[in-house]
Amino acid sequence: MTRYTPAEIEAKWQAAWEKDEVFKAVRDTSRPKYYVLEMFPYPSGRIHIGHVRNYTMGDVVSRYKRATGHNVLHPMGFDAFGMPAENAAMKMGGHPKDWTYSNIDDMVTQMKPMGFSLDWSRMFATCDPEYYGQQQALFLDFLEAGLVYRKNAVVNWDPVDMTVLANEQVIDGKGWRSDAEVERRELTQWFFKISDYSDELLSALETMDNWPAKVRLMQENWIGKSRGLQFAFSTVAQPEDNDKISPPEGHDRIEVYTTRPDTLMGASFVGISPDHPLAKQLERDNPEVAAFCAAARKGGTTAEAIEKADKMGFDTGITCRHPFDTAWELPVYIANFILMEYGTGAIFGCPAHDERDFEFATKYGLPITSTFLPAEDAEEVLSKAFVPTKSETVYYNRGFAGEKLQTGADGVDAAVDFCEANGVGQAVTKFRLRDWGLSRQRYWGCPIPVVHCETCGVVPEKKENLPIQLPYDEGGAPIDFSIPGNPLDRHPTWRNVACPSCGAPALRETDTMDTFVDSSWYFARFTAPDADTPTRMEDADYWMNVDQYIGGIEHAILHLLYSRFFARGMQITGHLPSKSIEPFDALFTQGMVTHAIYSTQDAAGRPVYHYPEAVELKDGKAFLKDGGAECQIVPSAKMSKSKNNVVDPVNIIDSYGADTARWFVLSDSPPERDVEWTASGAEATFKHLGRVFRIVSDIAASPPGTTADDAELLKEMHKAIHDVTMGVDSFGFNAAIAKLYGFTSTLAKSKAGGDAKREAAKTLAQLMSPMTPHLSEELWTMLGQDGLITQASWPVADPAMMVDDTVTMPIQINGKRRAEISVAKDMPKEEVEKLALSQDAVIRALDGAVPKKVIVVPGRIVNVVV
RNA sequence: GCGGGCGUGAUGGAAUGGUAGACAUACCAGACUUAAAAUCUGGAGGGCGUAAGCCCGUGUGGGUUCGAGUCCCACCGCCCGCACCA
Repeated sequence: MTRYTPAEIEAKWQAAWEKDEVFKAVRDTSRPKYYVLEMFPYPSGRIHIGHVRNYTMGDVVSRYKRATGHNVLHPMGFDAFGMPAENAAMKMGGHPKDWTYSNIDDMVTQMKPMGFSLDWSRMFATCDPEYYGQQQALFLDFLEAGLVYRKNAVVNWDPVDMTVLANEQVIDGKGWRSDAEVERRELTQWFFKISDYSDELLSALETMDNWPAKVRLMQENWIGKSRGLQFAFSTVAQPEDNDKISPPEGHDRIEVYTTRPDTLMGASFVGISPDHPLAKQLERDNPEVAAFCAAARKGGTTAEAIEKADKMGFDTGITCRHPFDTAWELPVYIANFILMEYGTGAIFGCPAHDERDFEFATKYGLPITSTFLPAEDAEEVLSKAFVPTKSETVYYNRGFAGEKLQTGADGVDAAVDFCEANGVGQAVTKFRLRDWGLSRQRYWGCPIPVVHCETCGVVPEKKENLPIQLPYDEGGAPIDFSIPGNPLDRHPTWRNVACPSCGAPALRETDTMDTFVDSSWYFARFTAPDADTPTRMEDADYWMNVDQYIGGIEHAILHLLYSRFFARGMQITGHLPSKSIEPFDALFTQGMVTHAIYSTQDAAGRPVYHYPEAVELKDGKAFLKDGGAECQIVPSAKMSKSKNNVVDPVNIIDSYGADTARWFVLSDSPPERDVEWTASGAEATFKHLGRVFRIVSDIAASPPGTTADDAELLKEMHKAIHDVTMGVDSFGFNAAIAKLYGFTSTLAKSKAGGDAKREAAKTLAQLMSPMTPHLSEELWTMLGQDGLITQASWPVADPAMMVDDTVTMPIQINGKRRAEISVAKDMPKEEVEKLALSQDAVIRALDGAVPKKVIVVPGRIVNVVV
């Protein structure tokens, strides 16, 4: 008998698959297509065990669909632009391009031995000019269709690195790399008009039944639809001798938006953003205001930075009139907590019913008036804001003393209607979702294909000039990435071009695109990676949509929302068929692979982390192999280089082979949950695969024949087909694997004849093949089957073969199990009842009591009620 | 603060409202072996009992049901997302 040697087996079958190009996807309208895609990796240089789990899941689906007659597209590529490449160049010298492509080579080399059923011929990286050139073409089409525009926007600006930072890159108000205080700066940037699609992106979520509810909810919250009232306060022109200030010209109204018009009579001030046009006007006129606005703008725009910031206000001296009581004047404050980007950049402050306004009013001594109490109690001192539900009864205390406004279920709706009816503002729907700023002041990204001409303005590049390639050198010399700022900006020649419109000397745009643009349409490009347009319609029409998309929950909002927007844009610009308005039919978000952290403490009490190989496990405790000191164990932690708990798939393949790694990452936990990598688990998987190998090779060598046990084995086989198919079909991989363990034991112990055993072994190999394709091919050959198991049809369970003739039924008395009987499956209820009541244990437990009722659930249970 | 999810043996986890703990790890015992490894067989939620068996048991407390890990209500704990969003 030969031994299970994964290194030999895996290389052999991978070569066989490659030779026959079994995973090459070719358009074939005679077969149903199936497009399975895993979120493509960033080329960091190393494959992570988390990648292995992600791609294994996709591979199981891919192989299963192929076996059930589908024409499968299963591609792989690299999300290759982005800051890490530039950071590597800054730190270690070299060029982002060389770093990236060398990493891609390394990662492909690491991925290939996993035996994924990928069509490698379709591979691309987003930094390939062939890809980003098409992305530039898309950009131009989007521009023409009005889906992209330029505007001023407030951004996080790092004054040392001289670049815009994403919110995630701002830590404690400081640049993550430079440690410099981040400024809020207004810059002219390119934006995608995603907010135009807010309502549609929101309502379509309801139809996306095969997406996790959690992701749909997260997107719903992110889009953030709200209904409210928009209305204007009129500002008050003051007489000369007044200590109040008249509003500057052109500012006789302040528009505000509110979702709580039912609290309008509790207003005590009007607040405007430091970026509000009125604030800016005052800033120009008054240095005091300018100083305040500058201070208020300081600090990042991250949630964290905002949370820590104190409420700051500046009384402008301007007042405005309450719309329901023109004698009632409210002071106008500039306040740091009001965002210009949301609503109108101005609010009415209602301290009694808003925590934030309460804090502000307390600090600046503004009145706090409840609108939810009868007029005589309204001035009652509140210790904190009372935030009413949206259907509470509303009293309009001032001007409408004691009058109950609310009539229907929703006080807000009633208030909106009331205000509209009285000529105060109109109902407005607002969204939290803002337009997607795509400009980045970085080198390693897709150049934005426009030219700035002194006479023509912003001119789109001509399509025949695409791709606009990134320069590799800087006027013959290597680009110096250690200088802060964008190398494209200071490049001696790259910027200089002829205006595509008038031909005069002009300057190329030096901003590049956010890398999320790259990943917003790569799934469409995979349908025709060689096309000389972004997509080729006949291929897109055949392969789209992605039938199953698999990736991490961390992309629940940005990537998945941007892609949904892009699919719409690509449809409008004729690059995707109309059915692809939602590009991902089904989405699955998988959990992480975690690993225990082992640590001891040094003399100063700081933790010292140890590699798993340096630790010996005994009775659930961990001891250092060197010295024997006991370690602290943190189970199930996210893998992190600094904690020394990273598992390298390459090492696992070397020790156990790819099939072991594939089986293990699917086996222990449900795929949506985290799975903990354990050495003992990997070892056990390897042993199990070795056992399967032995069992099947024994069976292959056994003589033919039949025995009385054949039927029983075949029944178990059909049950296994049924259960494993169900599991694989519904992302129940762990359950499918549990069933396969059970079926393997059944097969090993069966006394069935050689023929039945061979049949069962063949089926076992097939059922395992999506998870352990190499081993399965070997078993297939061992059992004398022709061709590749990879190309064999999936076994079909015969329901007639799975039926048990007799069933074991527990008998309960008042819900407690007291006995069990074995009966024919189709025994009539009355007979089952009679038999149950005649059992010794039942008679004993009843102790002479007469049953009130006997419930018989055929094939399941008998419950006797006393 | 708002929104969502989850609590089951030592551990990861199974259970269309119908025998809770499948399967796996760790553990224990036995076989084989001079021995170890490998392999094979078996055990195992807790308590009482020689045993048959009985009692308890899915975070806590209630409820619905012949029957609840599963459905409903309240509470406790943990995890995730969002957040000066007007």
